Amino acid sequence: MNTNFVYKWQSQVKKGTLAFILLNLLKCNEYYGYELIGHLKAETKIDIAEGTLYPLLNRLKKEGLVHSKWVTQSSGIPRKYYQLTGSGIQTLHSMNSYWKGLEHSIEKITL
Amino acid sequence: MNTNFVYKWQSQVKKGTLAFILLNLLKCNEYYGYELIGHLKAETKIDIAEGTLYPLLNRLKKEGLVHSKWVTQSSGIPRKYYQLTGSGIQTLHSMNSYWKGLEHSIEKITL
DNA sequence: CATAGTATGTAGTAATACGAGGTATTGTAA
DNA sequence: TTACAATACCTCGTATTACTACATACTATG
Repeated sequence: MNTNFVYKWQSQVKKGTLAFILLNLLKCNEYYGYELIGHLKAETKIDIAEGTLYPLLNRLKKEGLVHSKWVTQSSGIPRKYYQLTGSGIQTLHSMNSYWKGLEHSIEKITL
Repeated sequence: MNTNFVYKWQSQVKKGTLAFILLNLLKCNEYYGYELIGHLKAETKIDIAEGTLYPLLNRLKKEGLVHSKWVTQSSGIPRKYYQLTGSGIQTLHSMNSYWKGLEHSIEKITL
């Protein structure tokens, strides 16, 4: 069994699924970046570094899927909260439908 | 809705899932490259270019997950058939278990 | 005053899908 | 005969993206 291949493969699987998961998380609530890392680990056991998350959030923002707002606190560093835009919601619907199809196809094959 | 983002996203999703799907297909039968493209489209509606498939098959071979054999025909170009190795089967088991977990996590979130 | 935790971000590297192109054989329609 | 599509293999350059390591700044604790 090629353990190193599996390790690299899991990293490749994240390309695509990470954005998909983040958008789905932001569908229900708004989160700030650092909070998302903990949430992601709790919900999916996927551990990502800050250097992975922040560029991803900026891409999603640049693509108009999310928008952000700074929220200052009485104490501590200001937080940048992200939430889905209208375009983000519609785009997510399209992604969800593609994912369902893929999931179904893979289920057929893996049996 | 950001159609271009969805298009690029689908390409990213393939990074990882493609190798996973191919290995699962080869679990049951042996196939040659060109045949796999048609099979993939029929089973999963995923359309991949030859420039994607052949390098991928070579990677899987280099990693020891598959091995290949040339089969000459009475007429036509020889075909290179691929099949899983022992290491490939065990590696695929590990990948299947990771995928199940991911699928389950995403299912929770997308509800 | 040093360290850990919170919170943001950037730069460089490795991995991979894709498009465009190349080679060769075979069957078919103009 | 000639042209073309289909079969069947392949390579190269580009764009995208996760990861590691680093940088910055505020707060609380020992």
